[in-house]
Amino acid sequence: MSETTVVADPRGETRLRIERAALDLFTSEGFDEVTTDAVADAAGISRRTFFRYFATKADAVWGDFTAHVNRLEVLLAAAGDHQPVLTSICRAYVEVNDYATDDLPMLRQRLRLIFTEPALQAHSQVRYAAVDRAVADHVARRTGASAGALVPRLVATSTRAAATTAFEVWLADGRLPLAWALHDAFDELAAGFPSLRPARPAVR
Amino acid sequence: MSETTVVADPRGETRLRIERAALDLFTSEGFDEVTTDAVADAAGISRRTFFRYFATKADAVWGDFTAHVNRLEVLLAAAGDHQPVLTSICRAYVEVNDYATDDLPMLRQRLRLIFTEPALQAHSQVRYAAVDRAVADHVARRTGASAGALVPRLVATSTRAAATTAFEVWLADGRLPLAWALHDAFDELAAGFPSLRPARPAVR
DNA sequence: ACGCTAGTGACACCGAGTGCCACCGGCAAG
DNA sequence: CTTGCCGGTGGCACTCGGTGTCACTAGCGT
Repeated sequence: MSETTVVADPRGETRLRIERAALDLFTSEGFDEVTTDAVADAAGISRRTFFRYFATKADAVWGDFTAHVNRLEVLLAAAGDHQPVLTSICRAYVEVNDYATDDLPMLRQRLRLIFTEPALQAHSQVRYAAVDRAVADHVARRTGASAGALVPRLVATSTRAAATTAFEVWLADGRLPLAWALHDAFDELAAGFPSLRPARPAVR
Repeated sequence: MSETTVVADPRGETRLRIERAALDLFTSEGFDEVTTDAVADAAGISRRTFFRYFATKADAVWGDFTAHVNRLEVLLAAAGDHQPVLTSICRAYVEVNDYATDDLPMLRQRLRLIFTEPALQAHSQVRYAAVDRAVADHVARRTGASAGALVPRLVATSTRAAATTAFEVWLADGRLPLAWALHDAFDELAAGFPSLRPARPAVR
């Protein structure tokens, strides 16, 4: 958050070292089996210092997520009003998750942990809440409704559900690009799940 | 879960006593400010015994949630194939949450805590995952797809998003019945969010 | 040489959760 | 009545995540 981006960036460097150590240890041993002492040792720092970089053991898995949310907010705010709301959200999601191919392995590692380990899965809800708030604000701005009303909230949570589901499928499959998975999920959602009615004209 | 419903039910009785003590203390003092020692004291038991009834401090807030999920599964399995998939899910959600008016205050208390306290919010994701699995299985059964495919997962997570959003709105408002809020959310979701396009024919 | 500051490590502390053992109640068999 | 079993319980010690405090060091300007 501070302007600590001078030259050698000694702070960001050790932060990254901790992150990698944590990711590797959690992946090989399991999140619960690794103590913060072990992570600190592997990163060459003390346990106390670990908690100066990450407020929580779980936080080491979620790189700089607040920056992620901030970028999403900027993208949503910059989206023009000429496109449908859902489209603007989808595009923002796609763009904010447009990683360089070199970063994909680490992203996979993060997501695999988050989706697999119950403790991290639990932690994720708090992170998602920040995303939902951003999207709900965007929808409220576009529709004139209150951000606490049903539709903005619902759009926020269900688009986020679409995004995380796309991530899961992308992670499990490994073939299709992430952007495609996101578009598939959003298309399905925006059209009211057309693949649920194969040839049934909804009797009643 | 067990058949512990004999006559006096001494076990279920103390369990309920713990639950009430926890709910009241958490509501008045805040979840993080109340120690398990305090809850145990208020319930007239020892800390060790508290953890024999609830695996986690947070679990005391979620009554018997596995029974809730089981009922949902039964309702989904019993739903006929004549109605659209989303309708069957909506009806199951409405029916499984059809509480007696006497139970509503306690339900509100639970939900307010769950939605408000970050620690409980985090815990909720693990509970929701069980619900999602049940719904995804139902969708997979109805559509013939794999339960791990995109559409069943997406339907599960977004319908659950609709349900929780409905709960939040119901909790905040207090006027409209829970069933109405659920129907509103599901209608919006099933129709692809019609209230997002007031008079705009989606230019491209 | 002086002080200031940022980053760090050591230590003590709290609270959630767990394993272990000892205790006490009832209850059936002898 | 005594013996032994058994489910529920309490006490205790321990691990581990997380926090507050303090002392130490390295750099850096004066």
